[in-house]
Amino acid sequence: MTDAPFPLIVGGDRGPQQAGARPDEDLLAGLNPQQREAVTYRGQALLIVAGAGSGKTSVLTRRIASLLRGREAWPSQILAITFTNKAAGEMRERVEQLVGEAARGMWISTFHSACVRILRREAEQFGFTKAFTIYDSGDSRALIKRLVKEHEADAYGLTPAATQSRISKLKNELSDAESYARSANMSDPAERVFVELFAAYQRELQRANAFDFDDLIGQTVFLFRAFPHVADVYRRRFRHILVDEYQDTNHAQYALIHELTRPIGSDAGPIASSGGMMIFDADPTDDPDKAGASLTVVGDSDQSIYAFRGADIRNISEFERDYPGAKVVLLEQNYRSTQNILSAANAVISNNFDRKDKKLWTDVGAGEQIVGFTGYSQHDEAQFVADEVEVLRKAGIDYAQMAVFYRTNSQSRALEEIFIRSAVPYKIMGGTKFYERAEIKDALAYLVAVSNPADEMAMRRIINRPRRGIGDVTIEAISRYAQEEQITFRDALANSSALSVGPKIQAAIAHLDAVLAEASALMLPASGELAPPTAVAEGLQLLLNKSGYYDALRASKDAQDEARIENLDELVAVAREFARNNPEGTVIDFLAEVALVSDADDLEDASGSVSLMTLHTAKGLEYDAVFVTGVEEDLIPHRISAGEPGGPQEERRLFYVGITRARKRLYVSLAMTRAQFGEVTVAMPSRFLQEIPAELLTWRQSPGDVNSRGGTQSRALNARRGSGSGYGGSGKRYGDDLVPLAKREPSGNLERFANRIPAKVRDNGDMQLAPGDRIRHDDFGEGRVDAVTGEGAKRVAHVRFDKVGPKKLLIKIAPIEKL
DNA sequence: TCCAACTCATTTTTT
DNA sequence: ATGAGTTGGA
Repeated sequence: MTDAPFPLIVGGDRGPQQAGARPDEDLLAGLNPQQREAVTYRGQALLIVAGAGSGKTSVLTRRIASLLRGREAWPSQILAITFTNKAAGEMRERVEQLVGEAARGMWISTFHSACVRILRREAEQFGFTKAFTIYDSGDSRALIKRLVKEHEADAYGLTPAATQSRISKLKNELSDAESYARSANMSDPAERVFVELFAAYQRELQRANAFDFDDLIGQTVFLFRAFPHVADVYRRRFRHILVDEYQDTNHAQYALIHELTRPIGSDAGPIASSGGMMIFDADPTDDPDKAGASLTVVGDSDQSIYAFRGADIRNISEFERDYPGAKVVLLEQNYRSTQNILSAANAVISNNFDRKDKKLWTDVGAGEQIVGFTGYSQHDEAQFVADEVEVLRKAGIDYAQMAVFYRTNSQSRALEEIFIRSAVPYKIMGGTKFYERAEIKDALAYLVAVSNPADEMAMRRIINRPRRGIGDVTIEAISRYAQEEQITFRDALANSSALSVGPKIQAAIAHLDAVLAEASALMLPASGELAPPTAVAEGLQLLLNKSGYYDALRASKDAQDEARIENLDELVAVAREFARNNPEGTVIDFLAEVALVSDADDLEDASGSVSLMTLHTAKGLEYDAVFVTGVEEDLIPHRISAGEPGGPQEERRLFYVGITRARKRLYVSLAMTRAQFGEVTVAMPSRFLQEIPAELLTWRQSPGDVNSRGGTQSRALNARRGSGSGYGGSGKRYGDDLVPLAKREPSGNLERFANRIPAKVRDNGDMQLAPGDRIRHDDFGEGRVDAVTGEGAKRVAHVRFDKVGPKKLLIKIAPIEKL
């Protein structure tokens, strides 16, 4: 298409091929017959129904490699779509391993990234510029919030959150305000206001030269439909389209794929052929040169967990209807988990009635029992997880091979607290996003202000950050002036003297204008000239310095502001890193990457730590040992799901996804009480627990144990006593460093136990410990320091306690004293 | 315009 | 419990 011509030779630098042998023989090595079929089948449409752990990534990457090696496709003719950037990165890496350099020209990306690339090229076709901004959900919420206020829509029960989610749902169905209005009941004033909001929101986006996440897909579809000749460019280019996690595509994504796989020229009208002559084609499907791209989709309806955001399971269940003559390949053999884990997963998922029966199986044997545990509180539960992690570690499983899953992000807090205390290295995947921090958003808004001056939201965000004495009154004055003069908010700043504001504020505005202009000159050189790779990082620093942003933070006495400076430094480092990876990347590219890449995506970082994440984030990953925590009613299934059609079933699939991530060991745990909104509520075991066949599950401490024997006593008094009833009969499983809890919490009661984690963490300051020192620990008694590792606040003492054996303690906060 | 004290809602999942 | 948002006084 518009970029470099296709290379003439594919993978020219790969080793010589053996004559006679299938060029892809090595690609088929070790595959079962179904997998082979999935790699080698050639046709218009292929659906690979891939159960969890059935080697689908392997199949997909080999299929791509085989297309390339057989010279059936140039790399640039391949478009592979994944759901996350992480998955895209992994796939690229694995294809690279198979075909080397040839992997370069391929598009392996998420739906959103692919659409950004297309929109960048075509934005001018329909009233946007190349420099468009991408609004993440926070940005669009902020915009909607302003509009809700302006339209006084809360009077009609239209909160920003509700409005945002409705608009998003509609966009995923490819509706716009107009088409929605046609079907809506417009005699309802609330509906009228909503339509008005929707239209206003869209107008504002256009005016700001911005797309929200949903628009990236939806507007690309719109573009293809409105400009068939543009669509044809991409149809001609992408001859092989592969889509992973097809069960999680929504209607807009489905439509996008559909548009891309249509026959070339199928929208009629004149089309410029590659030879430059005009072609009118009535029925292009007969012409093999015009055939639509071949489509491969991979999915598993049992792992559909995004219906809540518009994923339509029918996209996969009706694939054969959509693509007549499609080939379907089933992959049921599982190469990941033990049979016990798979049997549990099969049993659970079989409770979903409207599914095609599918049973995962393996030939690696039964494996370990699944372990269950019931804690008194979420902290108790977390302690169990932390202890067990250490046991597994001693048994030779690397931290990086263990993961803890939970339903909601808020559950991570208790786990974190205990992990810190127990000195278990962990990494939270996803969670509170780096890029959602206020200071990061501010910094990015500065960059947006430079790269996309039409984006008034960004301007409004930074205009008084740091404080310049510019409040609502002044902002409105600027806005009015801009409107009168028919210029952008950004350009209005250049004429601060024309605004009727005080001299001090005038000066502040003029200064901001000058800083933005300077950064602009640095990052966006005028005439086609390329900015140096360092421009983004330098421009960012310039903005932060000269705007006074850094100074304001440094002058502050708020301790948090110190951390903010560090975060900004890290953002600058990210910009440098970006320049290294994308020497020609502009500030616009940088912003797009930042908007689309969540920090859950930097996968390699998890080395050496236990991974903590939500069940949703866990999809597509696998670990030797998996802890599914908080398996309680109202959590999984989540209470909100009860009201939604298909909700409980989706929750079950989510649980299923969690279970099937485990290779060797699976733990399910819950707590009897859980603190929520600062209140302690009693939790009930999840219905899904009963769906796991009893013979597969060993309770270390069952919900019954906790209820009938627990009373007001804590686990400390009656559990882990080794031979106690209902307790698997062995304290040994906890390893030699098992802490006899009776000693640890002599006067423990439930209240104390539940709140064992003090609100304020104690601080030993910089207590110096050296090997040989003797210490006393509040819970563990006396012991001797073997070694000290780590630095600063993270120094860890390895202590051999007289009574309870070796333990690792975080020196800064452990309840210890030097003797 | 800024800041402190106060109220209130938040907790489903993500590009 | 916590954070965001609002209100009223300086």
